[in-house]
Amino acid sequence: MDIQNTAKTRAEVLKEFTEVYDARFFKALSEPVRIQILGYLMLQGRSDIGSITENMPQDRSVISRHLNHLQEVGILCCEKETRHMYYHINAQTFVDKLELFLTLIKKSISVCCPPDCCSK
Amino acid sequence: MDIQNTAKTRAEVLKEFTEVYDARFFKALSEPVRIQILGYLMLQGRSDIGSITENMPQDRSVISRHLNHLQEVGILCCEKETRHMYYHINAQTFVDKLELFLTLIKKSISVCCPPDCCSK
DNA sequence: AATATATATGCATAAATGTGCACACAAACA
DNA sequence: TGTTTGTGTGCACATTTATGCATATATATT
Repeated sequence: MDIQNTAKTRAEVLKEFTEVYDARFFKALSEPVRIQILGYLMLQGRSDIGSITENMPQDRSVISRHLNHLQEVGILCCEKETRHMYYHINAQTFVDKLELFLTLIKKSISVCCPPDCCSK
Repeated sequence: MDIQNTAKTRAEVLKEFTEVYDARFFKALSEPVRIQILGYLMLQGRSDIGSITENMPQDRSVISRHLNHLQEVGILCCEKETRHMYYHINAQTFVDKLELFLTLIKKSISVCCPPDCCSK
């Protein structure tokens, strides 16, 4: 029963992993400019597009699109106030997504990888 | 002292975050084909390039490069055995990197973001 | 030694993505 | 109402990245 169950578990865990996986989420985190924006929001907290752009070499439209991307994948959220668009880190969703991914990775790895496999 | 210390902490945490951040790591995770390869290794465990390629539509050379990318950022490791190159998940490094990133994100967020900021 | 097998790499090409300009739109202000 | 301010979007362009073919290299097999 062991091999059979293990194989089943692997397939099930992989299925869950595949369903949860969102390429755009990691794509959002793979762009240095977007990480700089994230860093700015960590330092300054809730800010509007103009303030963020003042601290970046890129064009306002570029920053606007990056912010939109980060919002679409749940890393930021935004509220329109008068004529300003304020962005801030969506802490709950951001951390939840990372933790879920990490949990599934750990589950998957525990059934497929021997410990101390890469000793060097 | 509170504001002063908080500001200092933010800058320090951000510095650590920036130093640790590796765009190539997240770029590796942002490509669906690489995730499929990762999924295959989760299911099958240690495999050589030929076996992996048999289960993917892409050319052998493409898979080879993806595997190399995943290895360079610490997600996989490889050993040459006879004339086969075997790859497997570098569980320790992979999980460590994700956990470190998550820890730094949590630290940063805790000093910049109000709880329940995105209620919707 | 000649051949077959497994992988790596140079190269060209196609697709995806980042960038900035010009302009549209919407809201505040005079 | 006309003007200023803040942001979104269409477009063209440059860069990056993924892809596959052809070929090189290295190892096993005969």
